Amino acid sequence: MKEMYPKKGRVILHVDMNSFYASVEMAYDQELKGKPLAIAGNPEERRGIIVTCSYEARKFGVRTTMPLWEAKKLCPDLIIKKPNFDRYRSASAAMFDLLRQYTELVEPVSIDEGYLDITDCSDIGSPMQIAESIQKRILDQLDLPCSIGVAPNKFLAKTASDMKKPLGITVLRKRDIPSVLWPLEVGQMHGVGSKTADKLNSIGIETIGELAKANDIQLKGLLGINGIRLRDRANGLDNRRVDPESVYDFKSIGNSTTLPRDISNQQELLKVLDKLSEQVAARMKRKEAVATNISVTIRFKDRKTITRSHKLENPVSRQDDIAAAAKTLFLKHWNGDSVRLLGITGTDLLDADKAVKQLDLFSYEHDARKEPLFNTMSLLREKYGKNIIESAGSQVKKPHLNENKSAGTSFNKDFLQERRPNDETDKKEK
DNA sequence: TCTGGGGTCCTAGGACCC
DNA sequence: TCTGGGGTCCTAGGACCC
Repeated sequence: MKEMYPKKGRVILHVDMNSFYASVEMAYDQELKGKPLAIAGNPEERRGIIVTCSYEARKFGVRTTMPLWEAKKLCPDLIIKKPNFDRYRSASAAMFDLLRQYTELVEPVSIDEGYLDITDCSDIGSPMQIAESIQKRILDQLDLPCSIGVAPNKFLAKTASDMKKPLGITVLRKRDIPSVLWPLEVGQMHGVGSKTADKLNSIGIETIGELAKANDIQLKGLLGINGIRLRDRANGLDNRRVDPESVYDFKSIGNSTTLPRDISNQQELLKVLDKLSEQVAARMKRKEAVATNISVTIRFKDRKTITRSHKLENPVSRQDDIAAAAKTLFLKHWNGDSVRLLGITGTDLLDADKAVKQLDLFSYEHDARKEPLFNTMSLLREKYGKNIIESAGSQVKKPHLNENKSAGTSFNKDFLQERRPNDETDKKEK
């Protein structure tokens, strides 16, 4: 039966941290504030690309993924910091804890951004007041800047948060779509990368407005069902809900590494696979997951990349099992050419307790943190000599820091991807 | 001196089954 | 002188995002 009344409009916020890693480093070290700062890996190990940079660095043209030497050429005074992922993860956890003081309907989408559904939060204040409060408290309590989009759905909220940086708040209503969204180039749209933009341009679609009015059949022929979805989004249609649980539905766990130099020696490469399987095994253990599919990624000297996967009869999670599967795959498909990067990923994940065949009393790993968390209270006491949290907080829940303990140095969702307690459902069935 | 590492989702072909 | 029409599983690869 059709609903007789239109569904109540939703109010969705998208909170997007501004140059997150660089901002966290600045929160730790005030000396860095106002200076061109970049987070980058080690060029000696061929990991020397810009991961994030401060707005001061951007003024010089420094951009994410730019090789370090190029960034230095543009900005000779650029300050370089190695990434400190533990630090970013705990800052992230503190940030999401703060968001959850407004509503439980918080969906993290990556380490530095998330959605909130504040439709039923009118008792707290207007959407704009809530956005302002969030932005101010993240700045005051964590010393981190963010931009916020306010809109009736995820797509528009995401688009809006992108419009004013840093420290912007942008409202994007349905009625603003023709004047604000449609004049933008299609390539600007979330979900449209360079390939898709080229394809759309090839049929004369240059702006989001043109995409919004494009022909169904033509779009489907060009882009498949994604074409239809993009056209809907261009019209401001998006009914994906804010799902706080989605963070637990991880589908793969993988680690990869660019080798310090190209390697063609088999023994050396197998050693790398040992190391990678150790990392994957450790993360699978923490997340209490097992994999029934193992895949290996090989990037050759010329950057040509292949992935080869194998479905397993029995799920694996131990290092030696993962390594064995990975090595078999590798040896079967490697043509002997020089290798630039190797990766191992476990997919088709199951809950460990569902898959386990025998009780392993020693499987629980207690992994203590190696360095202090991004602790808002101690940080601010240090800085201001007073307790900002208590003075600012009238909310029930105190920000509590995630107990996440990964010592890994990966950019991923580990900061929240703990296994959901009491989860009865098999991930595969979800 | 080019181009990291973590992911998700989608497509497409072949095998296999009913 | 004949080969339909689903469906699922597996594998490989592409596009995109942060």
